[in-house]
This record gives sequence, structure tokens and C-alpha cells, in this order.
Amino acid sequence: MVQVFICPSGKEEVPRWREAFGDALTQDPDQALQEVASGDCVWVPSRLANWHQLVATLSQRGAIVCVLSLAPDAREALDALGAGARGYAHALSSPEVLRQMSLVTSHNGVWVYPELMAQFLSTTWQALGEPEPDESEVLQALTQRERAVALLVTRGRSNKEIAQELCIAERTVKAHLGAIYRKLGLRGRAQLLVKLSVPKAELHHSMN
Amino acid sequence: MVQVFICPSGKEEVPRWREAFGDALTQDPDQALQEVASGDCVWVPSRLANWHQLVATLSQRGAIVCVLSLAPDAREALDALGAGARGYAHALSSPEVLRQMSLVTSHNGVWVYPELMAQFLSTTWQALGEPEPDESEVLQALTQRERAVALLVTRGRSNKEIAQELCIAERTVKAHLGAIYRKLGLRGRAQLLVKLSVPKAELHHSMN
DNA sequence: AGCAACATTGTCCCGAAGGACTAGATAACA
DNA sequence: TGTTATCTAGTCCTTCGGGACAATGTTGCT
Repeated sequence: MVQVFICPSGKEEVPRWREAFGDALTQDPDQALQEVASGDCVWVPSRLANWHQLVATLSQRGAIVCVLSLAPDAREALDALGAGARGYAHALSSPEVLRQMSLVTSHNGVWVYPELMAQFLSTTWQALGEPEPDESEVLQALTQRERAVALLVTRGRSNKEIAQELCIAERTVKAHLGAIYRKLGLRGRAQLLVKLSVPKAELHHSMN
Repeated sequence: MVQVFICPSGKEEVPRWREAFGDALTQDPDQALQEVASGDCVWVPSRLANWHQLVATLSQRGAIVCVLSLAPDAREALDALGAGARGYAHALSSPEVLRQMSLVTSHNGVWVYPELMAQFLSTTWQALGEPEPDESEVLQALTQRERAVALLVTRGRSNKEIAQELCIAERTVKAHLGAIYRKLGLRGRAQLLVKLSVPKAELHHSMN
């Protein structure tokens, strides 16, 4: 499997990528248009001016293209995948992740970060009509007391603060939280916050 | 990699699957609930009565679950992936494809047939509507590195996971987080999550 | 040259968070 | 009447998160 890093001439290649693929070639965009062949695995940084065009051309030609971004974003990911890319990730992903991407994409898989895939699923689900098992639905799986605790967690309260506000022992708060994590399949309050929240940076797209 | 075929007791296993994985185990659903361990690759036929529940439980437990259907359909695929499945395909896919699926899904990839992926992209694309390059102004107060860390925090990652993804020491992640908390006047990551997010409950109404 | 900001990492230490295990009290329900 | 779900709460223990303090190297600006 030939690995090719795209790197504008004069710029430095990303060291992280080299760690993942010691024997990869480094080519600038023009060079790549000349030399990349079907089956090659090409890594394109999204800071390139015309990465979209490059991705389209190379993948049309049969290359396996992965786009790496310093600021991963759903819209850019869609651009990339729409142009024919097979993978999309953070440009500073660990070598391990990069190698996984290569393995996955070279076997007809698609590699995107889990949250993005979740977004694909959820929007497609909505588009298909029926409601999805989502947020307030999620809360329906909890008991009243558990919902109360979850609510305070989304307000940024600590266990101790929650205990005081609900007039119960801190230990009991932990008990409820434990039940919540089990029911929703979460590991820790951070994930609970993510589950019950929408990042502000994405509100503009997702609300409208 | 342990491969497990789910097959209701009394039924025949699918010959095609056996061609792909000669050394796979065959288990009925109840057996699987007992014996499947984290990392095992489990193949579930969608004609099972309660395949959805089975998929959810097994994938929760860390197993890699692929759902195979005799009549592949976008809605069923969404059901499967929503329940935690990592792959979805026709039950009579070639051994070659099945092995690809195993390879892909066991490396954090997702495997669905190309048309389905295309549908995901197109519907998500439409849902996102117009583009706009807005970012939360809070994040502008942070350095690049700090933003990268904050972003991963909003994805629910632990410090250790962030360290791995950015290939730095966990201690450095803490350093960045400390700087973030100082700059934004926060106490702990829970408050950071709150600061960067809007509770889903507020997007609609009700709750409490 | 010098200073400031940033990124990196270390050690020590402590409190918060969460799991494992246990258990009493209530209420609903077949 | 036994059973199950819920709420409560205790101990013990481990891991995670974060602050204090110290240090090194780099970059960029004056």
C-alpha cells in the first residue's frame, strides 16, 4: 500500500503523519495529480487552498483519499466525503488512528469520528420521518429522581452541591448517577453532559 | 479475533458466513448474551425477533456487532447502527465482503453499502443548510492548543484520551485545561461543558 | 539581547468521582 | 403475600481531575 502525504511545496510535512507511515512519499498537489495511481492512499490536509478539487480528482482516479483537518467540523467533513474522500479526521490524530484509517478505508470502509457518524445517523433518521430515541426520550428512561440529578448535572453542579439542593446524602447522588450511567451506557458525567447538550458552535447549523 | 455467528437454536447457519470465517463459533442469542466478550466480532441476522436488543447489549459490552439482512433497507440500517452496530450489509454478501467488514469494523470503522452512505451524506448535507464560518467567541480567547483540548472535552473525552489523541502527556492536557479554566473563570470540566453547550432540553421545552 | 507568550513535562498532593458490595424503607403489583 | 422497582445511604477502594511549584525549549516582538 503506497502512502502519499500531500504537502504544499515549501511547507513542512506533519511529523505526526510520518510517525504513522515511515515509508510514505511526500508530494505537493501538482505532483500528486501527476503521479498518484489507483489504489494509493493519499492524505490531504484541509488547509490546502483547493483541497476539495484535489480530493475529487484523485478519488475519481481510484485513489483512497483521507482528509485531515486541524479544526474538524461536520460541514467540512461532508465536503470531503462528498468529494470522494473515504476518511476524515483531526490532522493531529495519533499514528495509531491514522493507521486504522488507512486499514479501514482501503477495505471499502469509511472512517469518521464517532460523533460525526452519530450526527449522520440522527439527521438521516429524522429525514426518514419517525422520531428517534433522542434527548427527552432519553430522559424518559430515567426515574424522576434520576432526572432531577441529571438536570442539575447539566447545570454544572458538583455531587456535593446536588446533594445539598436535593437534601440527600452525597452518596445518594452518586447512587443515582451510577444508575443513570448504567441505563444510558455512559462513562462519567462528562459524557452525560455531552449526551444532554448540543455544542454551541453547531447550533447555527442544526437548529434553523 | 473471535468471530461469533448468532443463530437461533434449531435454525441453520448461513453457509456463506462459514465460507468467510471457517473457525467462527455459532451461538444462539441467549448463549451469546452469556459468552460474548469485549472485542469479539458478532454477526447478527436481522430476521431475529429481538435483534435490536441483542445488538444494543452486545455492543454496549464492547463487542463489535455487524447486522446482516436478507432485505437491506435504510431504516433497518439506521436501527442497527443506532443500537450500536458497526456494520450493516446483505446477509448473502460474499465472503470477501464479510472479511472486509470484520477488518474495517474492528478498527473503529463503519461499514455500510455505498448507496446507504451516500444517503447519509446527502440528507445530512441538506439538514445542515447554508454554510457559515461562525465560531463561539469564547473559544477565541484561547490558544490553538487550548481550543483543541476544549474541543475534545466537548466530545466527552477523558484527559488520558485527549493526551493520546493529541500525542502529548496527560500532564500537558491538564496544563492546558488549567489555563482554560483560569481564562474563562471556570471550576472544572463540567462547567466548561456547560459553557460550550446548550442543554438539549432548552431547544424544545418541558423537562423538569 | 531581552522579555512575553506559548507548549511541553515533571513531581507531590488532595479532593471529586465512581464502582463494588450491602442494606433498610416504601410503594406498587400480580 | 411475595416480588419488583425506587429511594435512600453506609463503607471501602480506585481512578480521575486539578492545583501548586518548578523547569525547558521555542517563537515572536521590541
